[in-house]
Amino acid sequence: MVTLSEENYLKAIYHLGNQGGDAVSTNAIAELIDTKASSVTDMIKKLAEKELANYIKYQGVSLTESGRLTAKSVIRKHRLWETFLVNKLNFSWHEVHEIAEQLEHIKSEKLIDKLDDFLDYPTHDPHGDPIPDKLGNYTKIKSKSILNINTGSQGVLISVKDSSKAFLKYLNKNELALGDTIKVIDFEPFDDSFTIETKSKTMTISKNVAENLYLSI
Amino acid sequence: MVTLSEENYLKAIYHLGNQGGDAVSTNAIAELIDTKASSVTDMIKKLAEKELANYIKYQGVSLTESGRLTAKSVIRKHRLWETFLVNKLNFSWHEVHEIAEQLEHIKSEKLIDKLDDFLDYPTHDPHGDPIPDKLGNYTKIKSKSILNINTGSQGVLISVKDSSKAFLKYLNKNELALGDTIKVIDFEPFDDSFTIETKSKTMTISKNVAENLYLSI
DNA sequence: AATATTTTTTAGATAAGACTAAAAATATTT
DNA sequence: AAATATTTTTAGTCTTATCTAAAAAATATT
Repeated sequence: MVTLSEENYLKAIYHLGNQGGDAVSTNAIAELIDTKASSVTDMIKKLAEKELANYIKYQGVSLTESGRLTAKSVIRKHRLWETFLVNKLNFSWHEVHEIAEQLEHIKSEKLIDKLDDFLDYPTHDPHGDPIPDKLGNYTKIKSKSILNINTGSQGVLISVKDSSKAFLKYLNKNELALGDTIKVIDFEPFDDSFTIETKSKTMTISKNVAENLYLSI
Repeated sequence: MVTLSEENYLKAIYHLGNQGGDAVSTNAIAELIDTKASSVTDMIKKLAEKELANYIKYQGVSLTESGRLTAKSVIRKHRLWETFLVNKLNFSWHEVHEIAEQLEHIKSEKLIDKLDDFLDYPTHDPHGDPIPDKLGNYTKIKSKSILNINTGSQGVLISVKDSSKAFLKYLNKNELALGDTIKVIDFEPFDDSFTIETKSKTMTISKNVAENLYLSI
């Protein structure tokens, strides 16, 4: 039995460690989940005890195969619930994260299977992130941040890296949504801003925004 | 902020104490939620501290208005989620209780409002129990246990008192469902059994079953 | 009314998960 | 390479919710 807290740590290690494979530092985990490093050390020991993580003192943690599967299962639940909230309950994409953080810990295999079916087996959540299947497999659509796209090229906005409320609200305000076709018109070296063109308008975005928008390639 | 555990105690007191109004004994709570009496005493003190319950040593607990509202809000969530699981995810009514026990503690007012809307403002859950509205109000359909219905009378099965898996499975096996019209044909004093008639068949039920079936009157 | 039984409370302990402060190990500077 | 700074771990404390065992109060029985 994996506790709620353990699930959150597994998720953090997975996200920080390049799918859980690379070793992650204690401090990085502490910062991500907003706790103290000493609490992280305690929990890491417990995860290692349960063979969910590999841990060598002073050298960071990585996930075992079992830990990785558990992490992916939690992420699967999180993304399915977000999809439910947006597609069925008409939440806006910036409102769903906190609620999904709670729902992802509900324990029932059958519930998730049925939810998956109810939603018609979605492959991506409302932020464009891939939803792992029952076995933990998923396919990431090939994409590049606008930061790394040549002027003159275009693509479909398929995901956003930053899923914070502030950023999603910015996108809503500026009528940018997943699925939009975006063309990169110009790059201004002075302030690293980009000019982009959508069906409806042309606008300038900061470097900060550009690096968080991923276009299909 | 009310914790998950506190919510469970409030629910227990509400159910045991005639809508939370009557004083409830420590032992009764302990038995219902499967803990020790000493744990109950501890928690009751905390609830009284938070002005969710009225407590006088050795004389049981009752809920304050605030405690009662919180209890009803948890019950509302529980029953809405059960309705969701059965009506939207196609769960059978005997499978949903444990899952709803978890879902009822998810904290988001907006989520419940939207769920309520998505389900078309149901007034009763899959077991026939009334769903309180946002303000805690609900209307109980007038009903009587088959135990107290005269031979020859009939009514619609509107709720079941026992919601245990075993009992619900028994009803499934015998094709008895909410909404069925049932006529009480005969009572056998020797073993307190009843003969009942539905559209499709005539059958005999034990006293134990009869007291758990409620017909509209 | 006195005794026995049951119920409830108190006192003290435990486990999970977090914290602070100090010690130990590793990294970075000079 | 020594000194300094940063990161990580340890040791000890706190809170929440539980438990056991014993004491106190209420109820039941003779």
